[in-house]
Amino acid sequence: MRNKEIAQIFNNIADLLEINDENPFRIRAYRRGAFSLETLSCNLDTLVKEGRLTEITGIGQDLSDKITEYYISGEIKYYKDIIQKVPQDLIVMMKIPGIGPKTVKMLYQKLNISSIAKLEEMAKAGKLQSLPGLKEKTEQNIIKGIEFFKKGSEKIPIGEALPLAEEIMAELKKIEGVNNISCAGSLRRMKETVGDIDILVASGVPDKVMKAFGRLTVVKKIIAQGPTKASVVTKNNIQVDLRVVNSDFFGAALQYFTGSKNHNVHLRALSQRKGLKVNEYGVFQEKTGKKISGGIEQDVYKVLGMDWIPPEIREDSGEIDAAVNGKLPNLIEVKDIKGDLHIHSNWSDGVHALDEIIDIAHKRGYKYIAITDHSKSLGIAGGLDESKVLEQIKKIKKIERKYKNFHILCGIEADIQTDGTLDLDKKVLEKLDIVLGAIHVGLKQDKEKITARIVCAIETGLVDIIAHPTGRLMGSRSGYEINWDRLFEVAKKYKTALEINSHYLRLDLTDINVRRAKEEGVLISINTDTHFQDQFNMIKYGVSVAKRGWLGKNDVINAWPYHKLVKFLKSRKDRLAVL
DNA sequence: GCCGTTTTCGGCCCGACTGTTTTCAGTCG
Repeated sequence: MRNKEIAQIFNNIADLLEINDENPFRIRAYRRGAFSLETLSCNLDTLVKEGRLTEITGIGQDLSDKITEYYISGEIKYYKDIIQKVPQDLIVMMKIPGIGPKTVKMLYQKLNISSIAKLEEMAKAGKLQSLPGLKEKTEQNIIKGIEFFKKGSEKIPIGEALPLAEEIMAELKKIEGVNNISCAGSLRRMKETVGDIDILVASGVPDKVMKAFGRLTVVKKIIAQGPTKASVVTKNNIQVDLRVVNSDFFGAALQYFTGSKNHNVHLRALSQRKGLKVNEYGVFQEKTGKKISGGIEQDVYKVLGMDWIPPEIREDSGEIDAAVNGKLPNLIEVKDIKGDLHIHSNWSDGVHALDEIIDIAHKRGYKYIAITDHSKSLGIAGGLDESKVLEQIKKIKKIERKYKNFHILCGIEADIQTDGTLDLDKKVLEKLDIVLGAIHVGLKQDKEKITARIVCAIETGLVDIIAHPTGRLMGSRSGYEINWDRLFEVAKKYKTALEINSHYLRLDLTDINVRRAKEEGVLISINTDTHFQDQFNMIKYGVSVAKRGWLGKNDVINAWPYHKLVKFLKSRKDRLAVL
């Protein structure tokens, strides 16, 4: 977690330098460094020890020294020095929409405002208008900005944003003269949460689209509206940005608005070196101004001399180099998922009866599934004891006979108890085709205890998959901390897969840990943890996390054909017998 | 502060909208 702490400090330094009106490129260097640390896919400790920090993109000698200093002394002197000159609280003020470094500096220097509370008080008293270039309108906007900030600048989960975006796009599509439409931004990149919804439309009649957009029934308020760009807030307080462009540069605009910002900056720097200029209107030759691409996104990447990059990995974390060298991974898709290995029936806390949920899964076109109800210690969920498990196995085998070319694995989501043992008898667990291990109680144990618990469970050799490895629930609990190096090491050794739980509030593992897991040689399973039939649809969110973690279909055990999966599960058990 | 198939120095992505201006700075993405 140290890399997160240091990234935070670098970001703070960048904010403070911005307030001080320092060299913008120096500021960017700190932000780039912070970003690299946040998304680091290998162990920072090792790099520090081996003096290899400068191998990280965006970390040069200076930032490397500062990281090392933090490791040795627990602080960075340079940072300590600047926060003495500029109050750290000013950083928070910059989080208010509409307020940037210049305004913060002016507010502090002219009116000695250094907190949001003071700013609100002064704005409401109309005292900001004494400042140059600041009149009533801006003052009102600051008050609104503070309200917005207080309400929570919290991010919207992808599972709420995507359906809303799809609903809005369906409405806009009906307008005559709309030739093309797509979401963009972090939503198109399928980040686990998004700050707003970006929608891009290709049309020759932008004014018509703009008007229709403002009149949508979901719209509560229009924040800004120009001829080609508008922002609204929906009734459930989600900001939606719309941009209307001409069809002949829809591809370039889509590329541009999909981001990420860092991806675009890198892409443009690269194109500059080729004598090309990229903007949302197309790709142009620098010298002649001649347009050489723009209508189709694939072509934008092509004329820049690289493969098209899937939106999910456009984070400037190695994808541009890979695309230039033809080394992009062949990312997994929803259609590659051959079966769901985490499903509940009404034998525990699922809604549907066994035959019913099995039939629903079969109709989705899966080749196999696993029924994994809760185990006995989870009384609240009606967990199964040993005799119930044996009874369920018989029942499932009987149902399975009804199907051709469709297999049902008998499984369990066994509780990993606070001492690390599983809550069902070993002999019964061995009878099952697949065992998921999961933590549902004792979530507040410290990092070492939790890690030891999971390691202990894996070392029984009985656990095929660790379900929702960190237990987080977005918006309600952050999940327990884990020593990832240790978990990856043991998971690799015992060939235990880690789950990407596809529920949009879980998405556990996260994209960054997925990528690390792959690099450490750990297998992944993408499941929905379905308790109700609609939840099968959440598989797309889990697959998106996998894509963001650079996984291909070989990395995911439930993207394997049935015979390969069964062979794998059996080989795990055979290996156990030898151990 | 970082970085190099133009460079170890001199560059570093680019445009729309707002509010205040009367030509533009600040903010945002």
